[in-house]
Amino acid sequence: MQTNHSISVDCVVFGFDGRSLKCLLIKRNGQDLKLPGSLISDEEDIPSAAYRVLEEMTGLKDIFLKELSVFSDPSRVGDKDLEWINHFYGVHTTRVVTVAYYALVKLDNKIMSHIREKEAFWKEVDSISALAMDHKDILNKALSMLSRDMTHSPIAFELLPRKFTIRELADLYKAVLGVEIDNRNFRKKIIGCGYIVPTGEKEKGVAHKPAAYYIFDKHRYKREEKKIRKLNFINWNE
Amino acid sequence: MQTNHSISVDCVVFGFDGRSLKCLLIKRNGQDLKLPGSLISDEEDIPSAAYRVLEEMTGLKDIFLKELSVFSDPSRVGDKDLEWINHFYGVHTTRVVTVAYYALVKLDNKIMSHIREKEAFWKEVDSISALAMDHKDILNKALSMLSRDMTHSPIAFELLPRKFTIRELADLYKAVLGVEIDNRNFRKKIIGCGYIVPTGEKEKGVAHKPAAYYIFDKHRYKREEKKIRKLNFINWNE
DNA sequence: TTTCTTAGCGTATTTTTTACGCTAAGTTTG
DNA sequence: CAAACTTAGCGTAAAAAATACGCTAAGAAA
Repeated sequence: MQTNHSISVDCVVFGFDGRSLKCLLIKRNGQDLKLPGSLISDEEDIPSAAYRVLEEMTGLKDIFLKELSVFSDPSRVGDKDLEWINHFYGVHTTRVVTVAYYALVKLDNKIMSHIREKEAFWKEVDSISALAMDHKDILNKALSMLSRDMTHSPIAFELLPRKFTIRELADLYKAVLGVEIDNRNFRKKIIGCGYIVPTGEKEKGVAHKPAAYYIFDKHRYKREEKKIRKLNFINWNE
Repeated sequence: MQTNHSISVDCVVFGFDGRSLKCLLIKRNGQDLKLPGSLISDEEDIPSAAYRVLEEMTGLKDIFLKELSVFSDPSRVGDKDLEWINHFYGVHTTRVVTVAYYALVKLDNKIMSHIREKEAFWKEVDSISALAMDHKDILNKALSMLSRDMTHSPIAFELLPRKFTIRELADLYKAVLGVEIDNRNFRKKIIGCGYIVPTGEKEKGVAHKPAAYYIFDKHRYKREEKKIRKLNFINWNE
């Protein structure tokens, strides 16, 4: 029953630069691309291991993190990768089961410079063709889960700066979901929800009418959430 | 880094008897109540282990199964439980990380008699107060995930007989989501969706006007699903 | 000064949801 | 055997939400 196996975490870290969705990758041995991850250690639960990896990579502690699923195909880690893991961590493992997470971060200067110090970099999601082990599968699953979650809960704001314009929000949805958005109706929906509030500030130095900055008011959202008990609750096409 | 740990699966198996939501439990040592589960074995991936447990418990191979999440608190299994596990499986584990799943089954005669042969039984979900280890947490998470999933995808039919009445479907939603349902509007919604089709048969021996039986047409659902690309895609209150 | 781009308001139409009246078809009760 | 009771199932009107799209405004660039 008992194998000489290990448990690891792998994190799909998403970022948005205003144009396209990015994913944080690591170059191992200056060659293979992989997701940031780590074996878990004794006395550490798995979410903690994921936060540890994220803090190491980004310098940030307070990051949106959600479990994707477990990847456990006995052959998911090939002999070569296994060798690397055993060498790198100083273990004697024959099988690694990984718990995959996805994380959302705001691409500010702090994180950009922190990442440069690691062997990590941002890569446009659409341009990622192959990754080590089953990390491409993990990325794909993360992408579909992100799309789903962004339509059902207000997590888009985890990818945007604290102050954002409605256009930036729409661009994010267009990039992630690949949908067309009518500027005017989208605006109505956003303003109407009651918890995305204007800061009073405006864009500067743009080659068009400057847009107003908004922030997502978490507390108001919680309040609204409680109020709304949608009766027409069933929607099987989402 | 490397612990003498094991990986297990635990399954929250839900059933619906027309009145309330039930969960399959096992009496261990004729005392403690726990969820059905097992350590995973070599060469077995984790979903396969879950299906193995389910087949053993229910005799069924084709069961709706979905991963919930991983439970990995280093102290989630107490000393006594650990002792039991080591004895039962003949291992020497110091830590068990479990991958939890929830499963949906139709409560027909076949499954009812199969379960009687095991040390298992159905218990009304609302009446379950305490379970071994962190199994109550797992059950709670399964319940909230079930509610979520039942509103977003047509999985209710996994809990109902192949032929069901619209009232039975509504009763299931009332039991799981705890909502009030207007019979007439619910009916309109169900009929209108296009993939819940009447069989032509009717209820017999009920003390009121007999209702028509319907079946869920999976193929039509898939077709509809493709057609519908909801533009008003954002709904953060679900 | 004209052109270009996006911001942002408004309005009319269509679709969806909700509320609720009413008849139908059976069983149970007196 | 009729009256009472229960759920089935159709319909209609009002309210709310989503959609389509016209139009002006504010700035930079040409």
